[in-house]
Amino acid sequence: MSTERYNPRGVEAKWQKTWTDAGSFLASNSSDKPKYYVLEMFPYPSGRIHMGHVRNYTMGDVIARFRKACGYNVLHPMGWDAFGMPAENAAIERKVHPKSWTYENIAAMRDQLKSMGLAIDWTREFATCDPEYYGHEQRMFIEFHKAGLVERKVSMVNWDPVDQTVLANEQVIDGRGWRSGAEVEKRELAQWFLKISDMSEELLSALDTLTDWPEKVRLMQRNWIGKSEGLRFSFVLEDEAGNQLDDKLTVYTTRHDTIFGASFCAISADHGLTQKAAQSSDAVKAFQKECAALGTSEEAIERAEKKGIPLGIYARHPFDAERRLPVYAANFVLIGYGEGAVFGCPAHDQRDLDFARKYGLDVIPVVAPKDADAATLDVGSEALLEKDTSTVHMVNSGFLDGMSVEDAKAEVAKRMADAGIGERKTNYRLRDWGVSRQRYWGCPIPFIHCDTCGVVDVPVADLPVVLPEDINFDKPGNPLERHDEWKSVPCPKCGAPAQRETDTFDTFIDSSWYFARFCSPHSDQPVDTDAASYWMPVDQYIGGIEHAILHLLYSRFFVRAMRKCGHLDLDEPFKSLFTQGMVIHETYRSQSGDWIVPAQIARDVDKATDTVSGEAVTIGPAEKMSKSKKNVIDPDDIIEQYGADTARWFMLSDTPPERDIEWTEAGVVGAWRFVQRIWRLVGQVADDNVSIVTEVLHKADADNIAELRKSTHMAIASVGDDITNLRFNRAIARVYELVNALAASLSSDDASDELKMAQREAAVSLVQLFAPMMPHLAEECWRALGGDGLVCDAPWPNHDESLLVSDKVTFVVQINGKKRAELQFAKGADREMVEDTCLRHENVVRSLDGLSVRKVIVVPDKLVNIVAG
RNA sequence: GCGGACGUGGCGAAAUGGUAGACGCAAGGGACUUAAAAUCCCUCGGCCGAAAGGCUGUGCGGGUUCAAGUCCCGCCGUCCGCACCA
Repeated sequence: MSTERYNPRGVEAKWQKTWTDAGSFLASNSSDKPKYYVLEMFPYPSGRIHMGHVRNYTMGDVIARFRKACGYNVLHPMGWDAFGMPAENAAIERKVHPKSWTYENIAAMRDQLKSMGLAIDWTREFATCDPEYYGHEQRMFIEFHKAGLVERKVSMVNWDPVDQTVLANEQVIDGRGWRSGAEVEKRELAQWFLKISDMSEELLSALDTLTDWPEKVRLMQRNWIGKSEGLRFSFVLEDEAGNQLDDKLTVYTTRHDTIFGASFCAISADHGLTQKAAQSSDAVKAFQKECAALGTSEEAIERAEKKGIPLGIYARHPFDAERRLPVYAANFVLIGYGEGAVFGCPAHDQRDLDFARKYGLDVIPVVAPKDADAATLDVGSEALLEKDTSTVHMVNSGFLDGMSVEDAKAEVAKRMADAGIGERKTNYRLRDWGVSRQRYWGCPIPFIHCDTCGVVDVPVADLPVVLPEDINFDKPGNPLERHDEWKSVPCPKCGAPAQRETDTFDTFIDSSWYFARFCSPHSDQPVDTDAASYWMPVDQYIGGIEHAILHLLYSRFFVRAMRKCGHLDLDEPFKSLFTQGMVIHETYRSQSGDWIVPAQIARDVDKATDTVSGEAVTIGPAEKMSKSKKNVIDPDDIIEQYGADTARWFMLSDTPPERDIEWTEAGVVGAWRFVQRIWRLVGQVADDNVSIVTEVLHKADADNIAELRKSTHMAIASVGDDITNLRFNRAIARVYELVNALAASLSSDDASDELKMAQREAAVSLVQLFAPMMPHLAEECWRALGGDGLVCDAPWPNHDESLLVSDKVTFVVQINGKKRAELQFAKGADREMVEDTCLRHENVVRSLDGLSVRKVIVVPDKLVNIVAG
């Protein structure tokens, strides 16, 4: 074997082909081995992979290769989240068809991913825009509809009048469309909804079973579902003159204990009673308009002043005939939550207090510290919010006086229930999932609108409803709506001329079940139930935190819906979830303030220069790689220059996987040097021919061998453990240690054959340990060392526990907790002897001068602490 | 405002309550070389000391413990999520 530098070019492609030809990573749907399903969130085919992909897929790949070595039947698939707006934008801007744009991007990105050397079963690949895939999606949606999980209802949407489309809330910036800049209108549209809110409780409570998810993500989902337990009750209304009205006002509250502190009622500007009042009041009408303008804007405006307008009606206090509460339409009451109406208790709610101060309404404290005098309580500009309810009780509250908050709630709930005006009610913030999009590049919603039969689902035999390809984007809006030939179909029920639904699905639907499809990607059913019950759930799911709520929640809902329709027998899709950090990079700006790409920068220790202009540039902090700041490194360039192994190694080194990793040139070069170092060491070992003759070992060799074996087996023990727990940075540190140990061992001259054998064993283990991270280099080394077959097929090495323990242990000797000496003893040494020896150690004697020993703590085989004073 | 996470050398970071800084990067010194690259060796939290060794040190202030980066209480700071949810 030559001692040339390792050149990944050619070598990496060679091994990739070898793996493909050997079918090394094909997953079998039946096996005696235990199964392991590792999945990284599949990419959107934007055209090129970015460093975030490299990090994500490297992590998954390490797990896949490691689990395979550990004897698992591993499923590690790849696909494409291929529907979505960018394809349409490309069509509009560059006159390319969304379909060809998407599939060309997929082809390019597939090549890029393959150049990373990923252990993926490519035979399972699919794109969500494949009619075969989305046809199953259509079929399931029809089934969901029949199972009562789907609803068509009219709802308010953000409508962009220029682009002729619905916008998500995130796409509305300061009341304007993010793309067109046009003022967004509120519009009522009939849309399809998945009734995810029906599953609020289950989706919430099952979070407790997801113990292998980050607590942060579970918390975010909990907050998103937003359970609150309270009371819903109705007020009797009257007019100015005290005449009882027909209407009642129903409100929702979690603080019914404070009912005696109520001084007004506030209802949403969109509430039915506001609408009614608006019919006879221009002022109310104007107020409604004002609120509508605020509705979609930024948080700054949303935090605007509390405002309201009296409606001239009054709510009778349920427990005090003497009191009536003025009813206001108010800008801070949401129509979409609870009843869209509340009673205001200014003393104990900051919003209500702001409102009351503005309009001169009563502020009545009703919850007070037990030792306070109720008569002298005064509320300033801050509402009283007691966190510790054990120190307070009810005051100014009639029959509730003196009760605890909890007892008061119970009493109020009971009295209201008895009076038939209220009941306990649990509310959730989680809304139903609106899935209609007025878009072309998405899965057509499989329904037909017939004038006589209404909404009719497309017969299963006619699925998939395939997107027509002869469309154009000359005009704004959804091209499907203008495609009369495609739109016009006979009604499946009555045969009369009818129209297809032209909306397509939210792309979050596509990604809500792809993981199940991977189990049987060619099945004529959405999923093959046997295959799915074999592989699911995903054992390890890896992706960005940005999907903590929507994608993961929708997927959790979807598997439940699929279970209801008999496709899956599964509670949760993802057993263990890992959210990886971002890849960040410094930013560079020229003197004139323009962003400059890193490729164009010469970086010194403390300064950076633009290699094109020769100017010094300003170095900005490391931020997420983004096109706008141009701080992007192209994975292709890195792989071309250093090879995939170097890029992979860098991605895993140093920084824990959940944190943001800073990409630096120095770091990549360091990884590159390490690749070369391994290659040199392995070359050295491979070149050392071991003769058959056995020599007598000299002492130095014996120690060397013992040291090396210990290092090897310690590395084997910890690397596997670290990878299992996704502590890649620690696994890598352990590999470094082993390399250092091997290098130290190789530096001795005239090694005996035994030593050479030990070095060879160490090198072989080393190669196996880093093989999941740097698979190409590992194969090349494996072959150089004469290993059997492919290292990717080799079983993970076992460590020999007996080599890890030595018969001597080093004790730390402390005096009052401060280290004073180190002493070696035989393992399991007698306590008294240890204590005695320590007390006679010269450092200890010196430090104890003038002190008397009070106590000696001995931690066996570890530490002695002498307490003296 | 509510909720959560985090705070350790010049930097990325390690550390089942038991030797703080493993491992890597950067830096400095040296060897090899005509030279450079590559490689190898040494130093590397701060202060004192020739050394042995000592003092000090994990955001700040307290506490528990024989022993605290780690556990508890209170601050300060940074980051993230939600944000009029009644």
